[in-house]
Amino acid sequence: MLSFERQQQILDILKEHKCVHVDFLCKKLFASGATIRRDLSEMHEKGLITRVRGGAALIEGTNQDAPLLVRSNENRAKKEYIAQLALRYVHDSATIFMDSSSTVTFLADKLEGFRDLSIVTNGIATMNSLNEYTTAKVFSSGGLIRNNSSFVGQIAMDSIYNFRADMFFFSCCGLSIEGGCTEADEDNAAIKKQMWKNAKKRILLCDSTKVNHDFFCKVCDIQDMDVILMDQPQDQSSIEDLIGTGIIVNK
Amino acid sequence: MLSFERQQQILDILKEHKCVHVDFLCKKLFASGATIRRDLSEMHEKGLITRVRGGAALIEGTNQDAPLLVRSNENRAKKEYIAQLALRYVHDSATIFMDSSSTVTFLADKLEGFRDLSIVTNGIATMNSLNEYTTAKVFSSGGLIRNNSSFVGQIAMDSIYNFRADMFFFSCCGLSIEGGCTEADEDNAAIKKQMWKNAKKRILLCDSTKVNHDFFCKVCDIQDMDVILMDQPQDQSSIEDLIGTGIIVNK
DNA sequence: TTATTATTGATTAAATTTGATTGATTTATT
DNA sequence: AATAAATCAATCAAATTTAATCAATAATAA
Repeated sequence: MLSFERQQQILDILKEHKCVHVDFLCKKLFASGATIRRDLSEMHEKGLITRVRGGAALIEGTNQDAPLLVRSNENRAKKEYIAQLALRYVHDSATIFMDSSSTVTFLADKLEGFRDLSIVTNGIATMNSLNEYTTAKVFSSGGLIRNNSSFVGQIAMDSIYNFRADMFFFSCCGLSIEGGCTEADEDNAAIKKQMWKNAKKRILLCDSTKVNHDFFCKVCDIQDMDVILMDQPQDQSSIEDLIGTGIIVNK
Repeated sequence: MLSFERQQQILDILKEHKCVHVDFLCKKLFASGATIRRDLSEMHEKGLITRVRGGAALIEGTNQDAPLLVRSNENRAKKEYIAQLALRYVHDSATIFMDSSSTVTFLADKLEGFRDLSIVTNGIATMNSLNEYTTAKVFSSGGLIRNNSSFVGQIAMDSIYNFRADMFFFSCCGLSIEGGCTEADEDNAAIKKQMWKNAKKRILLCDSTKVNHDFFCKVCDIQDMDVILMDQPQDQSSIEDLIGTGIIVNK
C-alpha cells in the first residue's frame, strides 16, 4: 500500500472515531506498529492530526481555511431570507458582481446548484464561500485588505474595471428616498460604484434595519437600481414612492 | 501506443481512483515499470499529477482531502528553518513581494515584529497570515483562484505590474544549474516572473528536495537571483557553481 | 535504402520504506 | 514508591521502489 494511501485512510478513520489507538490502525491497515507510528508523526508534522500517547486524535478546529470567514450574525434570519429572494435572478452561465457585504455572503452560500457561473467579488468571506461550495469561476478583485473583510483601493478598482457582468448583487449601510443608497466607507462606496457602472442589472439586498438611514458616502440613487429586495414589505409612503419609480421590491 | 495517449489514460484512471500503484498501471496499460515511471515523472514535471513513492496521486481539486496531504510536502522543519534565514533580509518600512508558496507562508508567520511593511502577495494563506498576525499593509493581487491557494491570471498580473518592491521572496518547484528556477504551473510562473521584474532584490527560499529537478515552466536563471536560501549546504559541484556566480547561499 | 533519432524494456545499483528488535521512557497498578 | 505494562524512538536488515544505463526496436529523415 502507498504511504499516501495509508495516511489518507488514517484520516478517514479519524473522521469517524475522533481518536484511535495505534494497535487498531495496525489491524485495520495491515501494517506494523513502527509504520503506523512513522505515519502518525509525519502527519503530526504536517499539522493534520494531534498525536497522543497510544494513538492519534483529530485536530480541533478541523477546518484549515477558516481564518478570514468573519460573518456578522446580526439579523441572520433577515439576510437569509433576502438572499433566498435574490436567487430568482441568478441563472446558469451568469456573470456576476458581488460586493463584500455580509448579506451578499448569504447569497454566495446558496449558489451551489448553478453551473458555469463567473463571479467577481471584493469580499473575502464571499470569495471563501464561493470557492469552497461552488464550481463557479471565482475572481477576487484583490487590493488592500480593509477590516479583515474586503478588498479596496486602486488595485480593486482597476480589476473590476476590466469586467462586465450580467448582474450586480450588493448591499449598503443606509437607504432612503432622498439620500439613496449610502455607505459609511468611501473606498467601499467607490468599489460599489464601479461594479454598478459595469453591470447590466443592479440588485440591492437591503434588510429593513437600513431603511431611512443616510451614511456619509453615496453609492447611487434609488432610481439607479433595477431591483430592491427587502425582508418585509415597506410601510406607507416610502414603499409607494419606490414602486412609483418602477423598482421591484420583494417581487 | 503513443506516450501522449498513455499519459492521457493515466489521467483518466487517476480520475476514478484518486491514487494508483505503478504495478496497477503496468498491467492496465501493458507497459513496463520503466515506461510508466518515465510517464509519471514527465507528468509530475508538468504539474499534472503528484508523484508518490510506489505510484501517483491526483493533484487537482475534486477531492479536498488529497491536496491537504500533498500540499506542504512534509519538511515543515526545513521550511521553518529557511524562513528563519530569510528574516535577515527584512527591515522596517520594507516593500515586499511574496509568492504563494507554502515556504513563503512560513516567512509570513514570522513578520510580526516589523513595522510599516507594505506587502503584495498572490498567496491566499500568506495573505491570511499577514492580515491576522502583522500590522503590515497587505495588498492581495486578486485574480482567478487557483487550487484554493493562489491568485493567478491577468488580474493578478496587472495589479502586480503596478507595484515596485524592495525585495521578492519566492520559492519554486525545481532548481538546477542548467534549468534554473522552474515551476509546474504556467500561470504561477508568470506571476513570479512579474514580481521578479518589479523587485530590486530577489531572494529564493528553496528546500533541498527541489535541487536538481526541472519542471515545465521556467521562472528565471540561477544568475537572476540575488540570494538563495537552503536548508542544508549544497554538496559537490553545484554549490561551487552557485558561489562562482556570486549568489549567496545560506549566508 | 541507410542513417539518425526516439521510445521501450531489461538490468543493476542506489535510495527509500518497512517490520522486527532493542532499550529507554511514560503510564498504570499494587 | 516500586513494579509491571504499555508505548515510544532508534537501529538494522530485508523488501520494495527508483533512477540510470544500455541494447533492441520502432519511427523518421536523408
